Amino acid sequence: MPGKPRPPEIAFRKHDHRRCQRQLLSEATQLCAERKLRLTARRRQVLEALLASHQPMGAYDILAELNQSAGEEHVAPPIVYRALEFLMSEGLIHRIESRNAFISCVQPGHRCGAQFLICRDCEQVAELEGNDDGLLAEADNLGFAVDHSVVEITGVCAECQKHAG
Amino acid sequence: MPGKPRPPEIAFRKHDHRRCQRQLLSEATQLCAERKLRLTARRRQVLEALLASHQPMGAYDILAELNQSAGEEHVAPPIVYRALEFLMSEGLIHRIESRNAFISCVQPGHRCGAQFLICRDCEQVAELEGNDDGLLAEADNLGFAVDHSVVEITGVCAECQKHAG
DNA sequence: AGGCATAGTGTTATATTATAACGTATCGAA
DNA sequence: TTCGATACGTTATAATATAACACTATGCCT
Repeated sequence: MPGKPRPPEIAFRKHDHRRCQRQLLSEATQLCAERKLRLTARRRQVLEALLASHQPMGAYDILAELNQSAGEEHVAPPIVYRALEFLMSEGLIHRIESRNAFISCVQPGHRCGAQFLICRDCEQVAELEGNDDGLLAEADNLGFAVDHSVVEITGVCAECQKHAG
Repeated sequence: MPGKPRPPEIAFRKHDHRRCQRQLLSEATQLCAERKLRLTARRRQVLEALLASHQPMGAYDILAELNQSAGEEHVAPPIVYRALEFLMSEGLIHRIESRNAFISCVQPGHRCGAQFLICRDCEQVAELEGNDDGLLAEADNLGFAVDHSVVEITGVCAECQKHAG
């Protein structure tokens, strides 16, 4: 149903974040169990870093967090990138291409692409639910077999427009 | 008119490329004149590099081309990035975020975002005309003031599906 | 024309993001 | 318990992008 309005997810909405975080982590755990995949300590660490905010984080931000909480141990980039790759392949996180950043997914497990509204004032990112049906249908009409879609809309969110006057 | 089908542009179509190239360059020249902007030698060089193919090129690919054709002179990255920035701000080229690459625009001057179909087999990129109206309307409904939209759909084009199947 | 402000260019250095390559450890199945 | 596959750790380096500052060309005003 292409025309049906969908609610923006999470970031531009108030919610019980602690609870939300636990919820998503447990969904991820369950999903990996179902798929017979290993949500190892490393992968969980990286996912948790992303869940802690609903905001996008650069790979090196995540790296820094791991190294913070890690005491002596030194974590190097490939470790983070590998975990990110796994989490993306399972639809637990997304990459925000226009920011070179990563963000936890609000509908874990749907491996299809997502759509994002990115506020350039407050830097918050909202993930919209569902697909961009119109466009996907169009690609289909052209005989193009869609793999993955990236939709990132930058602008100013309602809240920041108010504050800006 | 959201539902109206639009033709894919250029890359997946046969066309007289030499002519197309001249045409786009002349449109760019005219557009800069109208806007009282300077399409300097450097900027033109970079635009020409992108027009020479309708394919995406990395900034360093362009840099390499300039250095090829430049004889002794050594061109450094900032020169290319500055020209790219100018060309993007005037809607003469686009950035393909998911590839860290740049591509000439087929509708020069429209500073709104474009949509791309990217074939992962043949690496060709087709720019669709018009806007992704449905999605932009949706953002608007949410009170989000859109600046710029990035739409990049990866998959396999009709041609490559034939050859593979 | 001369002088000035601005925009554009050139150059060096460096930041940021991402991956290659290779060895070691761990896990789960036979 | 051994084997194959998957994940991890480490070092080095590739690829992409920008900061900072000096110099040059251009357009504009008088």
